[in-house]
Amino acid sequence: MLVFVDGVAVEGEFATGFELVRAVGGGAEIIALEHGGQLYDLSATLVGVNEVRTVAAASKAGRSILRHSAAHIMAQAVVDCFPGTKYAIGPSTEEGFFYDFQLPGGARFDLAELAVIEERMRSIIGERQPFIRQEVGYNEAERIFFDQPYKLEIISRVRGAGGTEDDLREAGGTEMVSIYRNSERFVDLCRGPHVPDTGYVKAVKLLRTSGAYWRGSEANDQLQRIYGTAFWSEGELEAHLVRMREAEKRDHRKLGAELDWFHFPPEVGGGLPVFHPKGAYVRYRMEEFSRKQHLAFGYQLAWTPHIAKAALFERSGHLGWYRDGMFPPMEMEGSTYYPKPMNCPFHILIFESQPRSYRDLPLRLFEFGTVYRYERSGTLHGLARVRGLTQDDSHIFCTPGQLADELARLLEFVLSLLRAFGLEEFAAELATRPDKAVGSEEDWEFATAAARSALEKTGLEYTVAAGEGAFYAPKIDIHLTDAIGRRWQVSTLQIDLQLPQRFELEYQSPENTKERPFMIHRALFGSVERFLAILIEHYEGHLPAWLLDEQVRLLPVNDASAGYAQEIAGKLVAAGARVTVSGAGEPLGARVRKAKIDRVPYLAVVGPQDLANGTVGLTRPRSPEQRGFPLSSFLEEVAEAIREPQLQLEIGQ
RNA sequence: GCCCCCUUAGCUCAGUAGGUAGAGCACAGCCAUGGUAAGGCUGGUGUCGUCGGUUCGAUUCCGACAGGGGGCUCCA
Repeated sequence: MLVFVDGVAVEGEFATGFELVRAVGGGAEIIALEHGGQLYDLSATLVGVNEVRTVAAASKAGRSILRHSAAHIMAQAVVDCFPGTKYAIGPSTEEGFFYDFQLPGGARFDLAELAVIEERMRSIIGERQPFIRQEVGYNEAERIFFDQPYKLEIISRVRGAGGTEDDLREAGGTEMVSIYRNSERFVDLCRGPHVPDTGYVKAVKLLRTSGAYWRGSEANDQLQRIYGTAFWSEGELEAHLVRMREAEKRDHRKLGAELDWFHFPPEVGGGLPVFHPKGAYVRYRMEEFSRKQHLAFGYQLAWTPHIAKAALFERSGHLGWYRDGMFPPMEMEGSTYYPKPMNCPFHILIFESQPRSYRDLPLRLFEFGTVYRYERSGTLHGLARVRGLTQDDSHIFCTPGQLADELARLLEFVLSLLRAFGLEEFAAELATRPDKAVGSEEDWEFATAAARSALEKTGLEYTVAAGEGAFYAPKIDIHLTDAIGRRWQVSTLQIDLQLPQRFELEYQSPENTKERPFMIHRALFGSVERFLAILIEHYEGHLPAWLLDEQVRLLPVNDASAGYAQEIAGKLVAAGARVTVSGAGEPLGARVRKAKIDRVPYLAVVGPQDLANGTVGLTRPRSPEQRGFPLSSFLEEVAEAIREPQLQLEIGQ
C-alpha cells in the first residue's frame, strides 16, 4: 500500500504513527500526525489512512501540543499537592499554557506554592507517564469524572448536542468523549493530541497566577489560573526567559520614569500622559521632523479642534458605529459636543469647503491630531495604549485613476520615514473584505487591487489577512520588528469607500462631470505616544542623538579643566549640538554614573592631559570609553550624529 | 469592563503577632578638586492610597472605593 507522507509516496502498512515515523527515518522531531484536517497522536491508528502530514515538534502546532501536555502535567501536580482540587480547562496559548482550578476551601495559590507544583511536575516528567487516549461513552465519562463538576458540565453540554468550540476541544466529540489518562491518579477529558509520554516535556516553568471565572462569566465560580510555559529543551526555555527579562528591562514605562520623560498623574486620569521637558523635547523633534518631511512630500497641513458637535459625528457615522469608543458628550448652549475619536470628519470638511476640481487632486492633508478614545481601564498600557493620543494623521483625496500610484508612493514614504528612525524590519498585511461589509463588490475589488499593486510595486513582503479589513475598506497594516524580535503594528493605510459617500464628496472631472473621490486614511507612526514607546523599547532608552535635548555632556575632571570644557562646549553649540557641562561639584565617578543613567549619547571627560593634547575621554552608549580621543574627530562625529536623517525616496513628488 | 496581586518618604523597599515607623538612594548644608557607574560628615523629610467599620487604641484586622501591575476580553 502507498501512503503519502507530506506529499511523498511511501510503501508500507503502518498500524500507528510511531511505525510510520520510523519508516520515514524520523525521530523525536515529529510529534504528531495530521490527516483529514485533524491532529492525531503518534499512537493513533493509521489503518486505512493513505495520506498524512507530519507535525514537526518545532512547529507552532508542535509547540502547542507540548504545552497542552504540560498543562495536563501541571493539573496532575496540582491535584497531587492539593487533594480535592477540581480542575476546569487547560489549553495552550500563544506563549505557553494555563489551567484553571478550584482549590479545596476556596484557597488561592501563592508564589511559593508554584515552586512546589513545579517540583512535583518535574517528578511526573521523570516518571515518563504515557498519555493514553481512550474513547468512552457519556455514561462512562460521567462515572469517571463523578467528582469533577466542571468536566461533568462540559460532558453534559456536549451531550446536549450543543457545546462550544472550547467544550469540544476538551471533550473531543459529540458521540463519544475522549479522555487522556497518564497515571492511575490522573485522567482528563481532552481532545488531544498529546506527546507520547510526560518525559517529552523537557523544560517547564510556571510563571504567574491570576483569577479567572469559569467559562469567562462573572456569574460563575471564580477559579484560580496558573500560567506557565514549556519548551522542548532547557536552552529554548532559558532563551525565552532571557527574552522576557530583556523585555522587562526595556519596558518604556520604567524607562520613561527613569529618564524623566513623562508620567500618568492619577489626577489627570488613566491613559492620559503628561510629558516632562525632556520627553516633550523628543516628541517635538519627532513631530517637527515628520512635519517637514510631509511638507516636502506634497502634503498640506491642517489643524482642527479637539471637539465638535454631535451632528458632525452623526454625519460621519462615528456615533452610529463607534459610539462605545468615544468619550461621553458635553452640553453647552443647547448643543451637544463630543471629543473627537478621529480626525477624518474634520479633514473632509476642509475638502468640501470649496468646489474641487480634478486639478486639486490628490489633495493630501496632514495633521498631528489629538484624539480621545474610551479604552477600558484594564487595557491601558503606558504610552502604548492610552485614552488621549496624537495621530500623525493624513487623509488623501484622489481620483480612482490615481489610487494605485498614490498608495505606492504613500507606502514608500511611510517606510522611508520609519527607516529614518532607525527601524529596519517591516512586514505588511493586506486586510481584505470582511463578511460584514458595506459597499459594492466592484468598489472593494477595485480598492483591493490597487492596494495589492502598490504592495507589489514597493516589493515589501506581505501577507493577506482575508476578511480582516475594516467593514468600510480594505487596509494595509505595517508591522515592524524591534531589536528583540517583537512585532508591533504601526502604520495603517485604509482605502475608504464610505466616508466620501456619506459626505457626498465630489470633484469636477476633465469631462466636466461630478465624480466621487477616493479617500485614503493613513496614520504613519500610528500615534506619537505609542511610537515613542516603541522607540524607547527598541533602543532600550538610547534613542538616536538627533532626537534628544541633551546630546553631549562634558565632564571636566576638576575646576582647572572647566575652561577647556567650556571651549569645547562652545564649538559643539556652534555646530548645532545641545550640550551641557557638568562641573566638578562632585566626584567624577558619580558624574559619569549619572550621565550613563541619563543615557546621554556622548559623554566626554576632559582633564589636564586632554587640554595638553587636544583630546577628550569619550564614552558612547554601551561601549567602553576611549581616552585620548582627538577633539577634532569628536567634533566631527557629534556633528554627524546630531544631523537629522535624510529620507531615501525613489518616487519623487 | 472582569479576575488575581500590589499601594509605607521624591524613588526602591523593610517594618509593626494592634500602642501613629525605618534603611539606601535622592534632596539641603559643610568639607573633599576627583581621569570614567555611588567621597565624607550633618540635616529635614511621611495624613503608612482614600473613606468607613471593629477596637480603649488601626499603618497593621475587616469592607468599600481609588490608583498601579499581571492576565482575560475588545480593538470598526
